[in-house]
Amino acid sequence: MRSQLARKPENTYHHGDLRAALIKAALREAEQGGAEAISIKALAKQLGVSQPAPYRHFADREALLAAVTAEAFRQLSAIMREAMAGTSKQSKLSRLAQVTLDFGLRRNGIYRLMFASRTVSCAAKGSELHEATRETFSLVIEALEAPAVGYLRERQALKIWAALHGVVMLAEQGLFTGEAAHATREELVEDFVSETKAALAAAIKGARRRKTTGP
Amino acid sequence: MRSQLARKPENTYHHGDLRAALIKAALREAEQGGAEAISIKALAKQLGVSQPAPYRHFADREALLAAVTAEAFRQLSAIMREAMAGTSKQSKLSRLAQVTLDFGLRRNGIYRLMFASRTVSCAAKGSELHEATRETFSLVIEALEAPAVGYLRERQALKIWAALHGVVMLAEQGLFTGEAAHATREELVEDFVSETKAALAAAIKGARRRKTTGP
DNA sequence: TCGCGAATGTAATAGCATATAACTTAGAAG
DNA sequence: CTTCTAAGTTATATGCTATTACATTCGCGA
Repeated sequence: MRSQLARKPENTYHHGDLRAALIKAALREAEQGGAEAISIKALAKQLGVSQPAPYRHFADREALLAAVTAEAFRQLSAIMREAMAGTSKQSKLSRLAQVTLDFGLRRNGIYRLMFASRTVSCAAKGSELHEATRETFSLVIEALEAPAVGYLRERQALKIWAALHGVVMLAEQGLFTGEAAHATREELVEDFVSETKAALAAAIKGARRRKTTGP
Repeated sequence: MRSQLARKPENTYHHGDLRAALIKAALREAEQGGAEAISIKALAKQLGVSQPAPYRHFADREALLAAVTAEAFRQLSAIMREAMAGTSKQSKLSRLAQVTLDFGLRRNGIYRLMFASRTVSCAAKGSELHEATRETFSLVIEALEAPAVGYLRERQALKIWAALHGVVMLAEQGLFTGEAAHATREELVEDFVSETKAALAAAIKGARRRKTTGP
């Protein structure tokens, strides 16, 4: 099978890999305008196929959005993994946080697609999208570089994950341009990172003490 | 002018207050399905007017969404104000945070409308929507119950505001039902509230010291 | 290698939503 | 009472989703 990701060559009947091409093109469209910018009809035209062709690969628009969102999560995961693998003075968590912020701001529309829609929350357990989001979250846990002590790790991961979301969303909404412009997005993220580390250290120490001295 | 917020009475030509009725009805639609659930045509039908009638009051769909979003922010502001006015053992900030979380979860679709779309970030300075969002944010600052020392207050307000967003969004996406279910949304919010208070107290103390002893 | 079934693409079409244009009604202001 | 204007109506153009029925190609087994 020819791995053709651009337009269908003229004078051919089959595209080659329309499914992948649709996801790629949709991702590019969403880059600017978010989910609303994704139009089945427009994508088909871009790729040189008829309007109904995409429906051979996706049941409906929602299904396409789910696939695109899953791909976006995988890309974010890849970026996180790369950031954590690199060597720098900063901690893994700090690097993960900063690249996430960067992703959320640079790839604005994609980020909104990932979190703003209801697509994610409707993803069935075991679905491609569900797995992709779990993978991303597990990287956050990994970035904490903390031992598994009860659910302390997961709790702190949730907190930093939530905080990151919030900073990205506020930044996108221009809330950093008003009276609060003196705090940069990066500073806020570093604040959250520091607080997370402190809370994690304290919680683990507390848990160890309880374990050794009894409840 | 008759303040008529429901259907247009039959055998009349004018509705009475179609603009307000549209916003109210749109808000109700968005309650479940978010912005996508708002259809000009459907609203017109509900209110007993012709499809193009709404365009006398809103230039296009985006304009209606902006007005609806502004109204939603005003409602959130009202709820926050009420929560802060009440008397309870908890701090103002804690109460504000909890009602915000509650609003975000109970009025799911509205919340997504408020933050997930690009409507807010595109709001011109001075517009109804812009003013409504600034008002809400100023209540967050007020809830800190801290003196204005440089931009410390604004910075902490941004942080707790961002964190709240994050918790609501993750909760909506069902990220609290997996391995992290042992941390409730409310607990996480209280964590953030505590950390905010601590950071604020420390920062203000630090700023005072610098002021009295010189730089 | 032939042929057949499954996968993939096309043409035609139904249905719904946004938005505009041209016309009508009623309320208010002089 | 007339006239101007805000508000509503009918008709229509355009664009998107989605389905149905039909056409083409790929690949696999005989």
